[in-house]
Order: sequence, then structure tokens, then C-alpha cells
Amino acid sequence: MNTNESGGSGVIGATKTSFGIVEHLRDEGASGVSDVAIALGISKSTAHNHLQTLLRLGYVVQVDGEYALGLKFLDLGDHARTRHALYHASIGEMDDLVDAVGERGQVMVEENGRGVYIYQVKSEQGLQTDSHIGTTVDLHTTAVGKSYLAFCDEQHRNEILGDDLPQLTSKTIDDRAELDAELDAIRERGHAFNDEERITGMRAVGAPILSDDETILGSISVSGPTTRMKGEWYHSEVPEMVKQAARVIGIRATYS
Amino acid sequence: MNTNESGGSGVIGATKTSFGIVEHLRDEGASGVSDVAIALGISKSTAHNHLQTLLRLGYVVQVDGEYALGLKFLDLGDHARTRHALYHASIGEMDDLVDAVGERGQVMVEENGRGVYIYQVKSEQGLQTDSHIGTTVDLHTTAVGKSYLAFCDEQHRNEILGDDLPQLTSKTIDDRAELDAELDAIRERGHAFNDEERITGMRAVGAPILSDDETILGSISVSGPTTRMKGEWYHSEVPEMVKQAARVIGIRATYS
DNA sequence: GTGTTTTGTTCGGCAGTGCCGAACACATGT
DNA sequence: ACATGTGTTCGGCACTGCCGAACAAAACAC
Repeated sequence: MNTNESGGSGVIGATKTSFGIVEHLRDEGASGVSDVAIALGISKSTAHNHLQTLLRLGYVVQVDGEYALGLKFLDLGDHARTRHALYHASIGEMDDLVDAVGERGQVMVEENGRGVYIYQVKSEQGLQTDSHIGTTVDLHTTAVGKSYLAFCDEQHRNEILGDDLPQLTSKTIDDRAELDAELDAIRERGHAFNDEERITGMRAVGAPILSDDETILGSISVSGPTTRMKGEWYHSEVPEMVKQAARVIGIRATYS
Repeated sequence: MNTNESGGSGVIGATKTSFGIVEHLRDEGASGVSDVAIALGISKSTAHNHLQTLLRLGYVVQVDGEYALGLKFLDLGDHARTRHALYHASIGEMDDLVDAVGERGQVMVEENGRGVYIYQVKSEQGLQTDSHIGTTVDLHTTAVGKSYLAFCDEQHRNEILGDDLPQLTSKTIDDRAELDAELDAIRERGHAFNDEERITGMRAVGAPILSDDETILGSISVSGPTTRMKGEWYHSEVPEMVKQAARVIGIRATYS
């Protein structure tokens, strides 16, 4: 009998459990054989086999007798984001934008219906970053995400936004009609706001990155605490800076 | 008969080929099924199975009908380096060091006998970075690597340095006795130089990061072209700055 | 336009192998 | 000394990963 109940047809079980182990090490940190076996519901010997395999391939390392993620994943991750023209195009420009605004900035692309941060610039006043490179977010809860949704084609948008919209804070837009209205406004203005819709106390301003043929590549935003992101600064000046940076990045991304 | 000739005993073949495919996508970029099958020497149907599995797990994405690395690896890579106390400890300090010196800086740890860059700060004059996050280097060809070798225990050093030392440039130290002498000097001074030993035209100054119990955690360096890295500046002033930064990082790494 | 090649996909079927459980060392702590 | 945890090794069964062939569907030729 197959213990890998879900997964449908044609899914290789061994690969699935190997990556399951990898994800366990990511979420729980360094672990031992027994720990992994219990967590994944597999036998100790199987867990041992997989860990030894991953060890030999160099994707897992042994530290203090426990197994942990190896740095080979760093290289893979770097290659994954290097694929995106948006990454190269935004590097210098985002740093300038963050300097000018004084708040944290990030670059997002969409993958499998979620937003993924592929670049992040911390500001001078560097506050604790809850999100890091590789973090995924619900698109409808962020300025970057809403910028993306507003400018991607409708069919794609409908695929991404499932039946219900998770509510993360009291201000999260969890109604589809309301979201559509918001997206219309964003399309109109050319930039998006996030007013504590993902994290209470945090605001952000985002804008889409469009290539010259109007297809969307991703989006950028700057974000900071409500104490600093407010007034005319937040509502007018920052949006203009973000949009200007987005335009430059869009141009750089198409010619490269 | 087993087509996975190498690998020894207890190595799960399916996992090995899955990661082989991942590495192919990393090295060759987005590829199709046939391409992968030929490159790995497996049947088309097997390649198809693996790619579908990886696709469903989210580690591979489809773009223009071809398969490419997914951004899930970004997250894994980030978690892998977050494990190292050295990463957190060096973030702010390295930025300051790079500001002061005006050349690129990097943080390295050792894994499986090679040096891996886990953090890198580009300088103002930002020149093309041949190396990026996750890059691995031969330890004896870099300032960071030699700093590490000089301060790790002898047994470990002998394991790392195999029988021969690859020569990358005409100035690479490829003789073990010569290297040992160099390491003695580094231990004496507390810092290492790299004078075009990995890349012609590039120099670097490195220093080890030691925790308070004298165990080595990794090392740091700043590097730039020979045109700027020269004279008293290169031989005395920069080393002092690097060592000072290394001391601070070492202290921060132990108390965190 | 037709033919040709290369692509991705689906389909049985054999054998190889991944999986388990039990038995084994080894360390840790009571 | 015992008890409980750990990681490891060992057979053996049945499942499953692998192949090759047949298929579908583009891309390319001319």
C-alpha cells in the first residue's frame, strides 16, 4: 500500500518524501532521524535512507549529529531569481528609491498564485524584517500584490483569486467585489496602497512593473510603519517616486 | 540493472535523478523534457515523471512550455544561511566596512570542503560581480578561504586540502608546503591577502571570524581591482579595518 | 499546402528498489 | 545497573519507478 496518499497519479513518491524532509528541516530546523520519521509518518529506516542520500548529494549537512539544510539551496535560489529580468533591472534603482524614501523596499513576482519577494532593500532605520527574500504573500493583502492583480489579465486574475480571500487583519479586503473596485482605482491611479491590510501598523505604496508591450513582470513597493507613512508624503509624494522608479525599472527590464 | 552507476549503497535513485534534473535546470536554464532526458541519460517518460512531480511540488515552474527552477528554492536557501549565526552578526557591520573601504565585501563559511559566500555587499563603484550569493570557491585561492584554513584545526585542514591544489591563475599557490608557510604568516598577522590568486586583476584582504572560544565560524573579506587595491592602503590600512570588523562580528556572533 | 522531424504525453509490464519491521549498537540519563 | 532514547544495519516482500513503444501535437521544412 502506498503511504503517500495524496498527490494523484504519476507523482514519484521518493522525490516527494525527500522534499518533504527538506521542508521539515526548513520549518523545524536541524533534526534527527527519528524526529523526521515521526513528522513525515515514515519508518526510521526510510528517513535514514533519504537523509543519507541528501547528505551525499550535498543538500543536507550534518551538524552536531543532526541534519540541517545545506547551502547548496542558496545557489539554486539565486539561479531561480536570476531568471527573472526584473531582478537585474531593479537592483540599482530600488536602492536609490529606498534611499530617497527612507523606508524598506521590495520587488515581487508572482508564482503559483502567490507573491514572492525576489529582492529587498532595507532602509537606514532598518526595522525588523518580518519578510525576507523568498517569502510568499497573499496577493490581495499587499501593495505589491494588488498592483500585480490590477494589471494582469482578467483570466489570470480569476485563477489566482480563488473562492475566498483570506483575512489577515481587520482591514484586509476579503470581499471580491470590493477588491475589484479597489483594483479599478489602482489601475486608474497607477499605484496601490496598503493600509494595514496584511500587518497592523504597516503601510505600503506599490506600483506594477510593465514591459513595453504592457505585459506585467512584477511589482515593487516601499513599506513602513503608520507613524511615518502618513499625510501628503504618503498619499502623493511617495507614490510619485515609486511610480517613477517602476517606469525606469520597466524600461531597463525590457532592454536587457 | 541500475542506471545510476555511481552513488554507492543506500542511495535512493529517484531522489538522485530529481536533484540531477534540478541541477540541470540550474546550469542550462529552462529546458524541455527531451533535453533533460538526453542530458541525464534517462528515458523521456522518466524525465516527464520527475518534472511533473517537481512541478506539482512547486519546485519547478513552466514558462513558455519549458521547465525552469521555481522560487521555492529561494526560501530554502534563505533558511539554510539563516542557520548560521555569522549571517545575522555580519549584516550591519559588513555594510559599514564596505562603506569605509569602498570595495566589495563578502562573508564566507565552509561547507563540504569549499567556501560558500552567504552574504555580499556591493560597493559604490559596483563592479560586475563574478561571484554571487551561494557561489563556492576553492579555499586556497581566496583571502577568505586562506583566513579560514589558517585558523581551523589541522585535522580539518588536511581533510579539506586534498592531494592537489587546483591552479586558477599563474599566482595561485598550488604547492602545499608553500601554502602552509603562507598560512603561518596569516596566523601571525591575523589577516590574509589575495594577490590575483583566483582572478587576475583582483586583490583582496580577508580575516577570520572567531567566536570567543577561538573556534572559527567563517571569514570575511573586501576585494577590488589591483588598480585601486595597492600601496600602504592595501597593505596596512585596509587590513586593520577588516580585522576590526571581524572582531566586532565575532563578538556579535557569540552573543546572539 | 503536404510531408517530415521533433516535441510532449500516455500506456502496459517487468524488474528493480524503495519501503517497512525487527534486530542491532550506542549514547544518555535515571 | 537499568531504562529509554537515539542512529544504524539487515532481509524480504510488494510496490513503483523505470523503460520502450505507441501515440498526439506541435514546429519545421520546402
